[in-house]
This record gives sequence, C-alpha cells and structure tokens, in this order.
Amino acid sequence: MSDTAASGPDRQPIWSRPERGSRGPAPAHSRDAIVLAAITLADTEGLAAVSMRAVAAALGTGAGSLYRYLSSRDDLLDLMTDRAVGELRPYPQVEGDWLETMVLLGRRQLALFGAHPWLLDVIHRPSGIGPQSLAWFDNCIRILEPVRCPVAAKFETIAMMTGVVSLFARRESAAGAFSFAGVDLAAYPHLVAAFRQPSGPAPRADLVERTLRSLLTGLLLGESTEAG
Amino acid sequence: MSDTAASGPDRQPIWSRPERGSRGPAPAHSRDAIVLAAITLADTEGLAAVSMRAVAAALGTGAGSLYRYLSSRDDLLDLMTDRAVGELRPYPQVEGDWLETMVLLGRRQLALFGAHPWLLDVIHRPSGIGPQSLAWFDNCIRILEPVRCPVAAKFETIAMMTGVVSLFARRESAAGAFSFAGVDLAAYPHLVAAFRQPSGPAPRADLVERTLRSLLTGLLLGESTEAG
DNA sequence: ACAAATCGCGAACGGCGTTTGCGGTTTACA
DNA sequence: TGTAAACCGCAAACGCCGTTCGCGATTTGT
Repeated sequence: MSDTAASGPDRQPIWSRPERGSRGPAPAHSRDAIVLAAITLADTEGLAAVSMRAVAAALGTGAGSLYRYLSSRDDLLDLMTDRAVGELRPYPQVEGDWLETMVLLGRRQLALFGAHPWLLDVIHRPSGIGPQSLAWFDNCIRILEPVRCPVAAKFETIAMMTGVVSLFARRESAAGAFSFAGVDLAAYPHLVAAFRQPSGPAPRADLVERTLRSLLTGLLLGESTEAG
Repeated sequence: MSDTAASGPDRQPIWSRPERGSRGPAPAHSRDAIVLAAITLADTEGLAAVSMRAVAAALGTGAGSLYRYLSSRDDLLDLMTDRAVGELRPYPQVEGDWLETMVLLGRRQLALFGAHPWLLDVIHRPSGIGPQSLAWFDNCIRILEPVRCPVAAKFETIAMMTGVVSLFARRESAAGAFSFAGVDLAAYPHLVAAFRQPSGPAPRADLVERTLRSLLTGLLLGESTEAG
C-alpha cells in the first residue's frame, strides 16, 4: 500500500521532506552521506560519473536503495549544489564599502567553481533553490543595503555577478581547449592576421576584479562608461 | 572489412570529413537534412527530445542509419550549433564606431538564443569550432581592428560578450521560474525585508546594451569606472 | 566481369534513471 | 501486548538511451 519514502506523489520539494519516517528500522545510510559520496565522485571523475549506480556502489549498496532517501537524480543534484554553496560560509563581515565586499564574494565564488567544476554544469538548471543558496542571497542583499536602487536591480545584479563569475571559471577550466583541426584557416583572413600579430604581454592579472567592479557599478549605480 | 562511413578510426573532425564516398548507392538522406530535422525537433520540443531515434523517426528511418552520416551524437550537436550560428549572417557593415557595431552583434546573438533556446545547453561544451563560428569570430576581429590592444584581450572580450549575452538569454527564457516552496523564509531576514519593500518601477529596458557597453569598454580600453 | 565500397535496416549490447515486489524489521496504537 | 501499518534493503525488471554489428542489396572503379 505504501510507497517508498521519497517517491510517491512527490508534492513538496526535497528541502522540506523529512529524511525518514519513525516507523521502520534504522536506515543504513543518510541523505547527507549520499550527497557527500556524490560530491566526491563528481569532484574526482566529473558529473557524468555521478550515476545512481555509481553513487550507490560507492556506498556499498544498490541503485534502487537510494530512492529511499531521494526521489530522483535531480533531487540529488539539487542537494549537491546546495551543500557546495554552503562552503561559501562563513560570509565576510561588511568592513569596507559594499563594492569591495561584493568583489570579495565574487572571488570566493570563483574559488568554489574551481574546487567543484561540476557546479558549472548544474547551476543553470531551473530547479528549487536550497537553503544555503537562499542564505547566500540573503547575505548579498544585506551587503547591498546601503545601495539606493530598486530591489529588482539588486536581484538581477547578484544573478549577473554569479553568471559572470561562472564564465570566468569556465574559461579557466577549459583554457585553450579548442582546436582548429580540419578547417581551412585561409577563409578567415582577419583571424590569421590577428594570430600573426605578436601576442601582447597579456598583462591583466586582475581581469576578474576589474570586470566585476565595472559590472556592479554599471548595473547598480546606473552609470555606464562612455567611450567613442 | 570496411566500416561505416562516419565511424571507424574517427581521426578527423566532422567538418572535414566527406559526406559520402563514391562507391555505393546514393544515400537516401543528407547530413544537412539530418541537422535540419534535429534543429526543428530541438526548437519545438527541447534538446532533450533530440535523440538519435527521434531524429531518425522524423526522417522516416532507423537510429542506426544516422551513423552513415555522423559518427556520434556529439557530432550532430556540433553541426546543429554551427548551422544555427550561420543564421547570424549577413554581418552588419562597419558603419559607426566599433562599439556600436559590437553591441549590435550582441543583440543579434541574443535574438539567436531566443530563436534556438537549446543553444544555451550546447555552447559550453568543449568541442570543435565549426566554420560558421569561425567566420563570426573572424568578423568580430575585423570589427575590433581599430582597437589598439593585445589580440588575446580581443579574444577574451569576444568570448566574454558571448557569455554575457547567453546569461541574459537564460534570464529571459527562465524568467522567475524559481519557487520558494518548502523553505522557511523566516531564516532570511534581509530577503523578506527586500521583498516587502515596494518594487521599483523596473526602469531598465536597455539593460543588455548598457551592460555590454560597460563590459566592452572596460575590457578593451582597460579603464574601469570607480565608485566609492 | 568482378571485387570493393557503401547503402538501409533491424537486432542487439551495455548503461542509464526509475519502478516494483518481496521478506524482514521497527514502531504506533487499540 | 498483539497486530497492523509503515519503513528498510535488495534484486529484478522496464523503457529509454547512444552505439555497434551483420545482413542482403546496390553502385562504382578497374
């Protein structure tokens, strides 16, 4: 008559679903242990290696058993994401101005993407926001409190900052991986001319910070730099 | 002794592999027809609906037959991407200054993402760049010719512009899809306070352009706006 | 003419997420 | 305290996926 604990009608999201009932025997595993095993697997072998069977094997059980704790693989990815976002704690105190604090948060995000590259494949799914992500968002709103602009603009700015940081993280992880094999470069004259030109000293070490600063001020203060 | 035309050792990428040999009977389909069917399927039912079997069924054949024209599903996605990028033609003539032209190119990219939302799920894969993408890149380099800065900076800026445009496109496609169901909002005081605040008039209609302008000038001219 | 190469096709393989049914265990409640 | 409901782990199975293979038929190069 009853169904598995996690599946079934599946009305409420994973965050508010109780981990176990009070009737049966003690579970052999825990939701957090499963998530931890999945994160370890994703860190070492990539997100593609995070299959239900592989995660279950890492815990010494079968794939079907995981559905006592989760209702789907998407739930697992949501839990993984939120747990990883939790590593952004503790949040820095607001010491200087809000801009420096936000840039610091961006650098922390960048480091998180470096520690868990699979986050890049996961953040863009339309899915439920977990409590850790909400807490991080809440902290951003707190930092931006002195900024006098509509709330919607703050929301959009925070999302855009996260997106831009993810772009930088992606550039670092897949640096120069694309190859021109099998194409006739003669058809692209400006490209080959640019390649012939001696490469500049590549001076920008603070490209991320400069970009973030420009983005934050541009979006929040409503003033964009003009150049002719 | 022989293998299928597209599979086998698979040394050279799809761009330079001949579509068919000269020995056997005439093929019933073509590489481009397959790609077109796949794009139509992706446009209407999403990228997840683009399975080998579904594409083959749309052409009235079996899944295995597609491997006479392609060596893998990844090849199909590469071809789809490059064909979609080809819709960015014809490129605008350089009339005004380079900044306006680049912003125009960014708006065209945004429109392309709107026409083919599955591009958002595809562009970030590390894979071979097709001839249309190379042509678009070549055109960007041409537009940026009057800008005096290292070539590497131009490459990074173009990639970053594409990335930022993809972020905006994603925001438009999944507008306000996240729900707070199942979470206790009381734990996030700054969030609820921000929500209580009357939402501003949401004035920015040119947010994309302002962001792109700020990004391009910031990355290429090396001057970032400072705000205290 | 004949062999080599290619065609469409259907069956099959291994892997995936997920469901289901089962025997055994623990708890809530009459 | 007895019993029924709820929960556990497990293994098998379902349907889908990308991909491979072998077959008879067809076309081409020499």
